[in-house]
Amino acid sequence: MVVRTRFAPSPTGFLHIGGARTALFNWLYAKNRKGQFILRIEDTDYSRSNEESVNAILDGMQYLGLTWDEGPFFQSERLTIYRQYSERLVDQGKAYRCFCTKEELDAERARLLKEGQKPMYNRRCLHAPPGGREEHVLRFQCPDEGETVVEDLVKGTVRFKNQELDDLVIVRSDGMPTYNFTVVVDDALMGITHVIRGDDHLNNTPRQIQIYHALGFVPPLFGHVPMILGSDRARLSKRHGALSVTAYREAGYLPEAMTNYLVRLGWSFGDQEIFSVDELVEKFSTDNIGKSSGTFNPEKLLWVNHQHIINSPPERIARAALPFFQRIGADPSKHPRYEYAVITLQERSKTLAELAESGLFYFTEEIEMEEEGRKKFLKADMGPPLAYLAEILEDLDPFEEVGVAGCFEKVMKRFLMKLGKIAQPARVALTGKRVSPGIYEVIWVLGKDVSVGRLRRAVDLIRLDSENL
RNA sequence: GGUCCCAUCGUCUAGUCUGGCCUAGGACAUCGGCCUCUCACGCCGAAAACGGGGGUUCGAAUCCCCCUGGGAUCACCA
Repeated sequence: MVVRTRFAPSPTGFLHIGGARTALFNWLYAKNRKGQFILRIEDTDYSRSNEESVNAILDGMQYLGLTWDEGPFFQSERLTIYRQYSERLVDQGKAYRCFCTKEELDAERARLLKEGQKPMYNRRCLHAPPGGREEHVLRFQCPDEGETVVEDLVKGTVRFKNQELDDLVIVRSDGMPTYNFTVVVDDALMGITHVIRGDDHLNNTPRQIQIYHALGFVPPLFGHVPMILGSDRARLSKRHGALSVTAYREAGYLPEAMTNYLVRLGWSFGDQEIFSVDELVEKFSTDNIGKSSGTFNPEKLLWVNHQHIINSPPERIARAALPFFQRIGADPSKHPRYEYAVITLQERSKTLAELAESGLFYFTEEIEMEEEGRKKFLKADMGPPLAYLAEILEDLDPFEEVGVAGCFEKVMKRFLMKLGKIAQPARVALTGKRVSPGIYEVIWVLGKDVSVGRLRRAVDLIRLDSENL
């Protein structure tokens, strides 16, 4: 059997963390089983849907690399199909017109609630519809005996008594079909074999199964994955940090790190924490999806991103980091040793934004000098050693990292200094900061001219300072 | 409130199905230390959990029941 899964968001906002994870699970399952993944936009709620959201969702999926094999399909373009099926249900006596007004329904609901009963539709229009009214909805007539069983891929067997379910609206008074109806028609018609979605849908599943049966369709397999909660155990919201996946792209998170973290939140493979996308595809299964809800932990996501930055080939990181450099006014793309610079930055950068920030000194003409670093390390006695370092670096040929180390040896020997004593001032002179990659590699990446120039500028600075005293 | 789901370190989790190998393992974060030209990486170590109560059993984190707690859902939203 060819597996077909889908992601069916409603376009009422951007692609958020929870939706992305649902999409990811479906995508992984399809890929793992060599099946197809379908994208469908559920935009039957006209008043809440908008095109901007559609684009935002597509954008988020592209960032994560969740490619779809079919679609996107839009429910708003399939209205005649739904009409066909809803009319069939009416003809077969499985759905009926309901003329109750919203006010009547609300009042009835309030009355039942007040009397401590459950608010279910009383089927007035099934038995004795009020005459003289035009406006109506269509209700699906639920069986009121027996039970509907969901054999869930993650939750196991879940039973619902049919008498707990009331007759739900499948077509609104304006003729628009509702979610529980369209989702069934589409999943059936699109040949979806596995529906993996948030467990907030578990309660809808028995009614959907009934609609499948009423329509003569075979229900797919369902897998209801636990939701992601925020740090306060409440449903994830803006308060818990960025929600949109593209916000993480802007912040410098690698898509493979996002997918790694997201899938690992609720799914596990022994003790393994770091997975490539290919590994995920290979190892993913609904068997080891956890049953309990998880809490979104931005700090672990940051660590996962860090791991992926460290483990990626430098050329990949170099390419991914380029926009982040450009954003802060540098263009390292033409720099002969850009990739080598990236290597020196990888293990100390948790995000691409951070990487660009801390590597900016490699690619700017003028470096900004940290006041504290200058005060602490560029003192009068450092003038001669730095001047000497500049001098021997200038004579170094070939200009290679080992040779650079040798130059430091010479300075240490001549001035009887430990490496720490000379390295820190050199670091400030060359990078403007007290924190940087290893000093030899910094010098090598910077090249002879820039290194010597910056060292001499620092020497001048020191002289100026001492003259002013 | 009804219905449904869930319950192992602060967090993500392994172990639960197929009881004994669990004095409960890993990871993030935290705290100590090592390495060291700074920062990081890396390494070593510490602290940290089976929600409670009953059963079943020679033996329960694991099976059963109750309680408690958390979550979801009860729309002419999806």
